[in-house]
Amino acid sequence: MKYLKPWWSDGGGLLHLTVLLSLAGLRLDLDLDLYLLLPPPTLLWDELLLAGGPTSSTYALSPFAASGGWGRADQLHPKSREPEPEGRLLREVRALGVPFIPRTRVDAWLVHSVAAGDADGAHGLLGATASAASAGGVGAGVEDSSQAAPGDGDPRAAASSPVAAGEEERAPAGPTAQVLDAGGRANQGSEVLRERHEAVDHSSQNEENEQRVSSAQERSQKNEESKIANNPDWEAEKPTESSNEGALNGTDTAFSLEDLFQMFSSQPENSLEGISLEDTFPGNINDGVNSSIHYNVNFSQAISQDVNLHEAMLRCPDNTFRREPVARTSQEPFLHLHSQNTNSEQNLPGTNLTGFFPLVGNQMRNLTSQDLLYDLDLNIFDEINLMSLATGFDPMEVAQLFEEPDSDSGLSLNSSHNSTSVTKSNSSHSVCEGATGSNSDLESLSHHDLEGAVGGYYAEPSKLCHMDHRSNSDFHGDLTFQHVFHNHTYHLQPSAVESTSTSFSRHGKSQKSRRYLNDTDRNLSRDERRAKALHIPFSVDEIVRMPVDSFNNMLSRHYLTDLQVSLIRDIRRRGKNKVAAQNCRKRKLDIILNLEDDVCNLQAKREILKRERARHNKAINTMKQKLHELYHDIFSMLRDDEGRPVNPNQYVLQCSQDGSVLIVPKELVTSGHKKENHKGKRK
DNA sequence: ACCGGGTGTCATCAA
DNA sequence: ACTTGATGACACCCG
Repeated sequence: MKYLKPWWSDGGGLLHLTVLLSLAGLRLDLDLDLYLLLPPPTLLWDELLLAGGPTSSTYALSPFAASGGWGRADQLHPKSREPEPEGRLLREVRALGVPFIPRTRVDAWLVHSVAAGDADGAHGLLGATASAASAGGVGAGVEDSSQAAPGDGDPRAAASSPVAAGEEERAPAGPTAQVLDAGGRANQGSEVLRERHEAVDHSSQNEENEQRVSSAQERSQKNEESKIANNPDWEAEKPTESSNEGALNGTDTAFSLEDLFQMFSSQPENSLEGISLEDTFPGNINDGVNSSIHYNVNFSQAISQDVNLHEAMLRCPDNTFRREPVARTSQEPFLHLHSQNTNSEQNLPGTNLTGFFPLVGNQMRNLTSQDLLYDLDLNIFDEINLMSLATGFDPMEVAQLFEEPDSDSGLSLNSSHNSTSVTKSNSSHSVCEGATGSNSDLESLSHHDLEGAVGGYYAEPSKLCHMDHRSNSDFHGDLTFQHVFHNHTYHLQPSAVESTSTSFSRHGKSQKSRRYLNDTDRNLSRDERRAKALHIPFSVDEIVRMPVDSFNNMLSRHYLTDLQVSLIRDIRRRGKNKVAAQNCRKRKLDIILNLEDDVCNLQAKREILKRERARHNKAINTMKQKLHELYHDIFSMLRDDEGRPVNPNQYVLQCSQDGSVLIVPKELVTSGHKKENHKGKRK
């Protein structure tokens, strides 16, 4: 077993840098990368994973510390570390042709340390390592999380939010479990490592990426069949994915660590803050983006990975966020990161630096977890974490987006539950956006920062869409994919925008929050912004309109966190319900209108009938009058046997069935009527 | 400040 | 058992 020895022991330069970062919070992105200026690391960081990992209930690195290697930061002392021969890492990396492995993990540790504000670097590194494995998208180590006991004295345990409180016990165990998982996989032998290296050796053998990745995926998948959801179409689609990723992560984005060392070695350590992108990378970075030279990875990639890992390790293995109070209160580095990213974009017009974030992520994960051998797609975790850190947005803040009480899934804006959490978050965000006092502001913060810090990150959604949309052939057949390349701005179709975003903007609460949103986010609905915050690679419109088969297929086909799946389902449910409500109201309105029309029609008909009845009554009265006159005329002409006129008051005219007319005394008629009525009653 | 309409959302039920 | 649609109820916002 090789013991991981802290690289900061080699002069303590990075430790110093860490302190600087934590105190000043300056230039997080650049500084983090500049650790490479320091003497080279002493151990390939993959060995941490391959070494088997810790098994004790304490933090995973404790066994290492007991063995004289790694330990918790409070157990470490630079003087106790023997410096490794310089260049060992360099040689190993060169031999393996692996870019970025140590870098990302060190960055992750560093970011975490800075963000957490504590000296517990061991946590950070472990978290980063675990996150790297977790970020691989497999999350196979999650099931082991319960076996790892929570760390002792973890300041992050003092979570304030309900979610964090609920997860705080598992939070420290998550990274440990991940490391254990990664270490356990290392038992499968050096082939795994070789596969990993092969799978990510984009820099020298880009043309073989697809085949290697596919083969590695197949081999690894055989080993992980029990852990990985085996999609029948997965392997068949992988080559396509790999091909796609190859375009992203291929030679263009790879550069050797040695090159970086050489680059940074020319920079004095005391001028770290003065290093600019232009200073760091010779030549035009813009050109480097599209070139195949080794220096074509810009700093934003590194930034993204720092962000990525930092956020990734803040996640519990069960894909829930845990709160890291210290991190929440020490986010200035993130703000600087934010500003620097923005500056980077400003300095490099036309170059979407953030658009390349995933590239390094792929490389890193490929090296840090064999799970990634068959998941070269950037994992959504990374995007979430990237967004969170890059924006100075704590994952808990992201989680708080999903704690809004006016949503069944906690996804709503509610200004009532934010008094404490927002205050904490405002400590950093207020710098950028001024004081914010509501949770809705928090949401706006996230998106504002997201837009500001991540900036162009969403401007090139295709680079961020690591999910295999093309594999979702079912949905392709069902829908016209206007957002097939995952426009993370989630602009709905004009009709949809009109029905959702516009209507949503009516809500003043969202209006308040939208005060802090830029033009892009201002037009997004709440679910759209949530989806954006969680980097869900589907538009809300897609999620809602997607047929159920395609929808389920999508969920099973992609590695999505529980949070993402929950959000996607909520979005789908809310979206459908919204449409249903609109239809219902329209239907109700139509019914009301129809009823009003019916009322009008019936009223008109009633008037007609009234007039007709009046006319008929008038005719009846006329007939009665005429009959009465006729009656008296007839009686006036009638005479009895004695020639006297017949009294009409004593006699009546009665028509028999044969047509003859009889003069009948009224007494007989009345008595006959009484008898008939009597018989009728008897019956 | 109040009111009515519009909208989103949730809970619930039924198909 | 799950999905979906329908709908009442509620909250919120806007004019």
